[in-house]
Amino acid sequence: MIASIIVDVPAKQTDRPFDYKVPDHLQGVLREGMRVVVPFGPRKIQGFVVGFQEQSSFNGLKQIEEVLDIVPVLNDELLSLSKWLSNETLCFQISAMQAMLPAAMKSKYEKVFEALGDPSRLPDPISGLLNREGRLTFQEAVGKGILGELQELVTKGMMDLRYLVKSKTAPKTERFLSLTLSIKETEKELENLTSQAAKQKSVLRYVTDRNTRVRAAVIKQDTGASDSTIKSLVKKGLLKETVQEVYRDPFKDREFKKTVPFQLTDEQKTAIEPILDTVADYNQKTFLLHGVTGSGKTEIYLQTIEKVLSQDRQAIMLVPEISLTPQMVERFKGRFGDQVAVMHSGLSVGEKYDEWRKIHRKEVNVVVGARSAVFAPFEKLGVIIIDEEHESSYKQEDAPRYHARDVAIERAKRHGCPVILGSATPSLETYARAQKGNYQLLTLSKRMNDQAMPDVTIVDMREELRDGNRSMFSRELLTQLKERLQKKEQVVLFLNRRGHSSFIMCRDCGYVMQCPNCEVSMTYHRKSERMKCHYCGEEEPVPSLCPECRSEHIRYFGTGTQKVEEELTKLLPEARVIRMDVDTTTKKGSHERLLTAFGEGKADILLGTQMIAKGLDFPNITLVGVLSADTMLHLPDFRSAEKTFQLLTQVAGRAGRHDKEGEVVIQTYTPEHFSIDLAKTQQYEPFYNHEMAMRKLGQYPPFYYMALVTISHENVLKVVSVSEEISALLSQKLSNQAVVLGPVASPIARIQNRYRYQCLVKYKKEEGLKPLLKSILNDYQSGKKDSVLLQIDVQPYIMM
DNA sequence: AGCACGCCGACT
DNA sequence: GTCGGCGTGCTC
Repeated sequence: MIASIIVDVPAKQTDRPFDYKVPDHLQGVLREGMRVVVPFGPRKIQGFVVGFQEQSSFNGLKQIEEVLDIVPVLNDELLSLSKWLSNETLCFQISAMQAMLPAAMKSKYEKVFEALGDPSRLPDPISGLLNREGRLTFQEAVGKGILGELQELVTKGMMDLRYLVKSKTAPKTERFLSLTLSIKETEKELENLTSQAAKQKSVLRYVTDRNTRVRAAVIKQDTGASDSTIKSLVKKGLLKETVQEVYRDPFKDREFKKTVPFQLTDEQKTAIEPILDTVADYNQKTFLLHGVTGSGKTEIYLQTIEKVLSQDRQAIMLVPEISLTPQMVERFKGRFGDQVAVMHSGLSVGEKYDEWRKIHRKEVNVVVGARSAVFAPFEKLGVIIIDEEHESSYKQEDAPRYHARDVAIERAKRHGCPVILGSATPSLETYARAQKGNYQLLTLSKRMNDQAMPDVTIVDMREELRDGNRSMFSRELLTQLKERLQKKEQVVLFLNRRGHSSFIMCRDCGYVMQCPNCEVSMTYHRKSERMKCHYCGEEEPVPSLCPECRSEHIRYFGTGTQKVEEELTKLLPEARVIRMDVDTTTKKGSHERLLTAFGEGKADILLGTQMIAKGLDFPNITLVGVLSADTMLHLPDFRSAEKTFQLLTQVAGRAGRHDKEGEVVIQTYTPEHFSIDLAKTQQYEPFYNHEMAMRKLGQYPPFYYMALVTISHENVLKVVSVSEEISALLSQKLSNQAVVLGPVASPIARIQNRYRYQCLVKYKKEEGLKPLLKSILNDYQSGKKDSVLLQIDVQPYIMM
């Protein structure tokens, strides 16, 4: 029996199955989708079984070394999906497979020297360096400078150089202790213990009182006993130690209030009906649930999932970044309890692994998670829901460069189930497809409980400046702020600081510090008082004098939220402010803690960046302020208007979600721009029509599809010449409907000393594009020393 | 991706 | 003459 294996080497030359003999003891056990360890050249690596044959055309087959799973980690559907994904996004199949599994399952490799036979007979300096298993890592040997000696021992046959495959995370286990004897007998033993063994007595007493298995950690905590105390009791045969696998449950100590389905409004009923029909009929259909903020989309999700569960099927619910919305988790856990697994970036590697295992072992039927949860290994999917469908975080920016929406629809086809895309401000691509009838449009136009949409005021900051107000708060916003403080209502202040970039600039000559390796300005890090490059990690001290003109007038720009906070305390000393940005939310759980504090009314003002735009739902928020709506608008990105409109609408939706009316103040330097002007009424349709006209003019999506080819190399001339060749090839081989732009220098022209150029293809229907791109990858990225590096992103989100 | 093999320049 | 630099090709 011969197995085809996809090996864990993401390279062009190894992107195909390799054949291995299946050893006798694995015959009948080994199945497709299991991970194995195989010898590959001189080393051992991980691989995935993708098929079986009786014969192989290859002579000199090696044997599979070891199997890593008892149950396949990729089922048939996911295996074929990985093939599809690698075709679709032009990535290696192994990369697609790795993307489907939690990071903990990716193997780590280690090279070690191992003693053969008795380690103590090795010469002196060596034997002392070996660990308990008689091993010493290669790296350590290099560090100690004893590589030569070890090599000699290997040739003498006293040691061996081995390649180890290590799984990063094992299931977590815990020690439990229980009585070995009956309670009566134990009581007797208790009396026999001498007074010296006071600790032992109290431990034994503790376990006897409970008469069940007790966690060792709990005993230690409650009785103050140490490990040695417990050890001796086990030694005496009075206690029995058992080890059991446990889950690292991030929500272990949390109680979730049970919620019940709401009575749907008529509008909601109309919307959910076709979805439920599709579920019942095992159809694949994609719905766009277009509902204004606060219109009750979530309840539709919940009731759809309920229907799916009643059919004994499973549900995937994707959210942009779940740690941002503990409230969302709460709603799902509250409705479906233990049936829910949660996967998001806030979890540790081990926690993610455990959540994945719950799905894999069929212990849960619902997963709520970020992008990668779209690969949850469910076998009978009944629905896939993508909330806030327009969010850019659904697109993965490194290989495999997939969009969760595309994967969701592909999986739904295989399972015969609906996909629901939900948004108040759908992406233009999605809305256009709904207009064309490719997706079925479902609209929720009313807020639940008939709350009014918040009242939006646009403030022209140029006028403020003209009138002598140089502060970052307009008079309007300040008045409103004071009013809320008086009424004891809450305020959300939103600062759309772009990313976390704060840079320094010389006020005399305009010098901005650049990274020496990359064509980007360096970022000022307040904590370490250093300048850092976010692309290559280069670090430098903050200059005290301008390196160009020796001026002392160096100014810090964009310190953002921190600066606002300072000014707030000056202007409104009585206000209690919670600041939420990358600096205050790095610690695990801090995000949730801050939000909870705000929800409990421990602060008057919540000040934050992007991260507070979503999901906040507190009844006492009656004012939302956007300090500067423009920052995003001027980015070199054809989606900038769309993103601005989405963000403003999103943020505005935070106000007045309950019985109190909400107001929104948006400060801007370009009030005339349509994306800001239309955010005032928060009407999607006019925005959509206007923006579509712009896209048509610029030949952008959704009128055209795009593919972005980025070419990089240390030598500029080489990059330019190869880029030109590729560009020429593209325009020559593609139909004359396709538009080939470039080559031009990438917006980030250099990263890690590699120059970057790009070609952009815009096309409508181009059957030959994928094969052509594949052949370009083949021809230009030879893997040889001096070859360029190619990155191809089909339907890119970020054009850099 | 590693790793070994193999072909050319600087040294004992 | 050999040591070791890195470019080339292979891994079932």
